[in-house]
Amino acid sequence: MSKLVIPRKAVYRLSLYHRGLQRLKANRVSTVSSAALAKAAGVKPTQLRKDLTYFGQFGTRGLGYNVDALSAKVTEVLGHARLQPVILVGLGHLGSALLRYSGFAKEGFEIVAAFDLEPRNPFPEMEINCLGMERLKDYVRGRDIRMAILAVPAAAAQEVVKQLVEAGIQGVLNFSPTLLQVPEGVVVNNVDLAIELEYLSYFIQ
Amino acid sequence: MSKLVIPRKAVYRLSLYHRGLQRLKANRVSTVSSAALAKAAGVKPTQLRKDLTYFGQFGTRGLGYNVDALSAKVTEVLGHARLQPVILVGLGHLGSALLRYSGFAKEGFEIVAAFDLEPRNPFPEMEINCLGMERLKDYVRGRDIRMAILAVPAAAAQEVVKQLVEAGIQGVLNFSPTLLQVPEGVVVNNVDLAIELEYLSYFIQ
DNA sequence: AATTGTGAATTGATTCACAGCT
DNA sequence: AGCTGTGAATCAATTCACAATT
Repeated sequence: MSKLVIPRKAVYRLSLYHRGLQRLKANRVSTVSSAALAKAAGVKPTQLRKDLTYFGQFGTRGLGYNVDALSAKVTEVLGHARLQPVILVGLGHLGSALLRYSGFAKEGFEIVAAFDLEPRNPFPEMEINCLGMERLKDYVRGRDIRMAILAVPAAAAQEVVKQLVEAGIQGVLNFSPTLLQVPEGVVVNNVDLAIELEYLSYFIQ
Repeated sequence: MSKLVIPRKAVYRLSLYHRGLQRLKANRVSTVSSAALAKAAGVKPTQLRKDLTYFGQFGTRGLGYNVDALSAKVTEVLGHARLQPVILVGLGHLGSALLRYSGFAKEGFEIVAAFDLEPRNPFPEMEINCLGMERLKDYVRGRDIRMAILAVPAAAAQEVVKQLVEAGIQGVLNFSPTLLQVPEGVVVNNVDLAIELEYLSYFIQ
């Protein structure tokens, strides 16, 4: 099966549609128009329809889309029918907050363990595995974990990502304001909070 | 003075260049080439040069850019020569973490107060003003604060943003997974953590 | 009548290729 | 010789306009 080419930005929006579809499913809505779903995602109807054409045709003209069918297809395209395990590295303020953030679970991700140099479990009520960095490699290798959330200080980020890659991690969601060097085949997605704030500030002058 | 048109994405990168320039300044580097600065920001040299042309010419051919001069200009274009005051709304896990996140300060933003329904100060050591929502309007109006970081539960986000707008806030950095309705002239920048993770996961199949 | 699907047109962003300075 | 500045070319994403289908 050859991977279809879906524009990067369309992939991003697919996640938004996915979220909208889940909500519709929960509310037992069986059919939705491109106009309605697009509105929920904050995009134009034509854009949604165009986005869907990158991997097929799912609607009924005059009627709209079957929520269950479209939802299943989007889930498949996004490639996480199953719950995806993720590890978190760095248990400072931000890392701790991310660990307790329920939004990841809602989208089908589970933080299965957290790592830090000083791995005391800050939330005994949470039954999360808080481990030392020295156990990272074994843990990741043994469980075929592919994704990591990185929330360590900027100065440590490059060294830690090296360890992650050696352990077999293929995707890193990086919260440290650092440009990470990674080998071919490893994907990094940066979330740079200060830059987002600066970007915002530009548009309110 | 008419505002120049700078492509959205170029503005985002400008913040990255700004960060790189600050570091160079701190290290007493007086001159930098587009190649070096672009590398630090993770972009191509031509892209950096093109980005700069949107608001002028600052380099010396054969030599490079004067760090101080370019830094001053980028600061001016980004529009925050002064420290920008920001308020934070929502003191749950994520909000608390953001409050203590030092990265904002490094880029010239100061969180001057935090608001919540139950405003006990979670960090007495921090000398931050933690106030009840009922005091939001007076606080913001009295100090000409324009930006807010929103980290409240999704269910509350729309109601809270309404209050922010009434108080005079013009820019919102929104961490709740919600599409906010705001009037013309108010800018929202969404940071959707779960979607970022999902986006990442797509590229590691 | 309503709504999808999609080529064509448009808009936006990036990269190239090289002229122009120091 | 080295590096910037930029028009032209390319590539990517969005929107339009409307035919096709139920």
